Amino acid sequence: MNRTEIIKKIPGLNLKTVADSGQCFRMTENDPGVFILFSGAHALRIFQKGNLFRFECSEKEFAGVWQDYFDLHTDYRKIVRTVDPADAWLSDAVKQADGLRVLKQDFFETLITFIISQQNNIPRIKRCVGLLCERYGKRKRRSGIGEYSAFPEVEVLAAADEKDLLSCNLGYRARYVKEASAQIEKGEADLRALQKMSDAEAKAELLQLTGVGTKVADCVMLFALHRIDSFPVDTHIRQMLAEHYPDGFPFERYEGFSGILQQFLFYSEIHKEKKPV
DNA sequence: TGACAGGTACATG
DNA sequence: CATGTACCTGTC
Repeated sequence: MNRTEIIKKIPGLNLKTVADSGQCFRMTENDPGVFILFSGAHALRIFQKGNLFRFECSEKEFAGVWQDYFDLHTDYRKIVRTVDPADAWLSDAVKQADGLRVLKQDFFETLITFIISQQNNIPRIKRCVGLLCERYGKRKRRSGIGEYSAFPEVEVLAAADEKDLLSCNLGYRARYVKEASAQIEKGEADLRALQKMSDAEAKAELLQLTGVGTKVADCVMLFALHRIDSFPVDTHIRQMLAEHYPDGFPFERYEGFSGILQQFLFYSEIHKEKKPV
């Protein structure tokens, strides 16, 4: 169980901002600057001090999993520079959410967690997802982290008893979780197939799944398929757009990556109280 | 107490 | 296609 440690200097990554961004539900700061996160069956402990990161994993795992997960190939500073300086609202959001990235998360986990997210708040979503993993996920162990539960397999959730699922406090979403899992198991919205589709085709495919509407589909598109032109509109974003972009958000200016700006805007919305108006 | 939380399914005009 | 309502659960 010898794990190498990877030391990297990464400008433009702030793990705390990522952890508090609401796009992932299994990433926590255990001690100051020390983060533990899970994605699918993977687990990782990372240390951050300024621009310096220590990933507790092998070179192979870093290259095979986490480099993509954190989207380290994309230069976010370049995206930030495209922001219209005259757009004070967006400029401020981008400044406030400095170090935020759009993760490339596990497809099935993203689908299920965002089905759970509907009409729900972040602390409760995290609790539900945690319960789901404990109840249905494989037990695993990793040095530095200890025992943990992987995200449940498709077949397990598809076969789960709906009453059992309810014990994870899913409420009416339990049925959605089970049915969507069963659909995935049958080969609907197959990941490999989705990856070959256009944005519109992939989204249409996702919308076939029970419990998946426009908003959840856009989240899966953005956070799992990395279709960064997907711009999920939830109640926060809707209100923000109405208030600050009464004539419409300038999607044309940010075509091809507007979803990344959505994340900055969303972050600034859910951390509003700390933000000067 | 009732509205609301990162919506969606389902039923109507 | 636009609008309306019920829905688990927890919190303020």
